[in-house]
Amino acid sequence: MARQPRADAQRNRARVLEVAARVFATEGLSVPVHEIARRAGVGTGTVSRHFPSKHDLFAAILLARLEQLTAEADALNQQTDPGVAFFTFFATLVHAGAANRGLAEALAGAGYDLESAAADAGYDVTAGLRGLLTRAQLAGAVRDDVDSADVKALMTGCLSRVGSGGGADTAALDHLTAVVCDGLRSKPG
Amino acid sequence: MARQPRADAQRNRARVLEVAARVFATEGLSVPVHEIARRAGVGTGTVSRHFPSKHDLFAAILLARLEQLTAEADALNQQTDPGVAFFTFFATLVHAGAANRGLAEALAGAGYDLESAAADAGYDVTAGLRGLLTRAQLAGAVRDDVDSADVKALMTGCLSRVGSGGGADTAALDHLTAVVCDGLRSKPG
Amino acid sequence: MARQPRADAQRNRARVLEVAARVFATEGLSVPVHEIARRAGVGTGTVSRHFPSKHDLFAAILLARLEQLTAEADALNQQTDPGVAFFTFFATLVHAGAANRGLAEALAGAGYDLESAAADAGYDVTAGLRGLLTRAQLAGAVRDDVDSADVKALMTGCLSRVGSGGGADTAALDHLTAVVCDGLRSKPG
Amino acid sequence: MARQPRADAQRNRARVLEVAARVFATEGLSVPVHEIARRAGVGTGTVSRHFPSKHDLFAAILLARLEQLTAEADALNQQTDPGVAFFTFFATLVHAGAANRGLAEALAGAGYDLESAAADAGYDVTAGLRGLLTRAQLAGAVRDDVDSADVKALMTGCLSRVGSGGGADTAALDHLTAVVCDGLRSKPG
DNA sequence: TATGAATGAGGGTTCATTCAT
DNA sequence: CATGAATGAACCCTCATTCAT
Repeated sequence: MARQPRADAQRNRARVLEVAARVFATEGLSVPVHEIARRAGVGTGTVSRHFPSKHDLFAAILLARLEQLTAEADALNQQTDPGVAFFTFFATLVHAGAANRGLAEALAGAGYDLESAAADAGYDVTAGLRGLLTRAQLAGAVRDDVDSADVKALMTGCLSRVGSGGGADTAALDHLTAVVCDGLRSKPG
Repeated sequence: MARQPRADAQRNRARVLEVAARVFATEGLSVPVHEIARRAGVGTGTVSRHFPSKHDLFAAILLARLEQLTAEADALNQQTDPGVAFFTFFATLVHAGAANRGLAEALAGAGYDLESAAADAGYDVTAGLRGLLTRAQLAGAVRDDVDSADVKALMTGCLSRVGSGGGADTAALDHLTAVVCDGLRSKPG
Repeated sequence: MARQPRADAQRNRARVLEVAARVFATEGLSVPVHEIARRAGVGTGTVSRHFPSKHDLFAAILLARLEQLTAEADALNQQTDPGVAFFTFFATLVHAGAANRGLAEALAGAGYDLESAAADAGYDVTAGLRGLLTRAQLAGAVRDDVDSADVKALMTGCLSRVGSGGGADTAALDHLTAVVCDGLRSKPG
Repeated sequence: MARQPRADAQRNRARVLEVAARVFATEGLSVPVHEIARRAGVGTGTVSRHFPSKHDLFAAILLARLEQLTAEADALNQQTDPGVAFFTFFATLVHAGAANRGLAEALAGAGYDLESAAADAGYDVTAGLRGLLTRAQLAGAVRDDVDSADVKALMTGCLSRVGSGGGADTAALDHLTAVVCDGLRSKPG
């Protein structure tokens, strides 16, 4: 049986992860590791123990998120209505991103390479997205002339709607998301 | 009256500005000032003299660009067809951002704060955009339920379509831009 | 009377000592304590409990070796031929050093101070060496104008002949040892 | 023409080099760069500017020394008496090493890799030593059964005679050197 | 007693900015 | 004015040691 006394360690790890996610989301990726440690109430070494490099810490945050999203994509693939599945996932992505600026930056391609890390870990959101998109297109729910890269770009656009400040303007975000989904729907002609 | 700067100084300033614009556009905002100076063939002190801080240098570059864009917005406001004017400006913004990674980052809200610098200098692209948008909406060319922030977000989304690599995939960018414009057009119902 | 340590503790201590000896011998003194613990299959705290500081661990290893060497010196002092006794011990020292990089470093004077630790523990190799040397000199088997410090220096020299790699080039080491012993032998004139 | 205002820079560079040589020689290679800077009365960045990494600083010190030694070996190769040439160079190496603990460590093979750096810079002391040795052996002044690696090992041995403290015991060093040279001389039988 | 997570000082290096030349 | 050497705070990371479990 696995040793149990990791209670503290687990809590610290979770705490660091949580603080780092919030700090990176709020203030960007350039916040020193030292500062993360300070706010989490641990020593710098503790952060390093759990996440050997800053990159690893960042990757851990994203992968945790991606794991959820991949699972969600899989679940939605079981959904009967392909259109509903796709648009639901799109909204999910937007909301996930909105809550985490670090994630958004990474998704936007700036800074760390998310895709490869995700691929390494087996969480391929892009594949999930592509699957949902294709299915929706085959069902005639989404225009045929967009690909998953387009969809990701539009998601990034929606994300950029929310400022770096607090998350109060969810309404604006949701509205823009709706507009974009509108635009993605199949055109009659 | 202000002293007329030496011809040398003028030339150096221009040269630094030009090199920095290219470098920031190509490689992002994290390039050391030292490197800018080196490529411009001047000392680091010369850069600092003209632009006391890195932020100032960056602001100067963007302001030059924003000045152009503001002027273009003004010119398009004279255009007879409000819809054409708006969509033309939208495409212009996208292309400008695509050609300049630093500008894109700034427009996306990452890194330095563009808006305030622009406001300080009197070049308010957002105002120009808002004007064109309103006119297009009044003319029934653009959906009523979007505002300038939405449009900027969509522009950012389009920009994120081009990777950090070379600008070879203009086709994909243009296509996505077209799709987005499509979505912005007034809906019948 | 001192408490009899637990059997567990004894075994762990021995195991750490053994692993550390091998690791220090193979890879030098800069190997992290953490690594010693890992290879010994114990926690870092266990190492620290038995050897409060890294220095103490190192001293303990060397003292074990020095105890052997001191005993050997004593044994050789009973030997009838003083010259044979001395040269045998010299070769023994060289081989001991060659087999143990940490010991070699310590004998060479780099890193931790071996002598004082040895003196504290009552194992004085230098004294043993000095005794053998003096006896050999009185018997006319070794030049009169060298002292034990010279002999130790020559030993260090021999040791430096073997590279940091594997111990395959024993031949070269033995040859150099022979040459040095040759030089130490009494001169006719 | 080359710019001249390097007066300060040159002085600082020389000063850092000099201080570093002394400090490394006195206290070994583990002294922090920060400490070198402090003692030289400059900022840490100044050291880094002149010597991008600690290794580079160290190499610069040694190379300066090796350049001298290589030149000396070349000069001695012109000397008529091969035996005198060889033994003179041997003594020179010993004295150079004795005056510089860092050099000694490097010559002994510990720490940074001197040989390759020297080879890169074209200062191959080992080659010089080998040349002098071979010539002396052909002339019958040195035993045939030693090679340059043996000689270097013996040199290291002599060096280890001087403790890490002050250099007052030159007499002992010189004496040991003489003894070693004695042993290297050709044997009649 | 054993564990290994936590600590935090200290390492080398980078770089925006200042200032003597 | 131009220069680029100097500055030193800040960064990320390592590791000997301590201490709660």
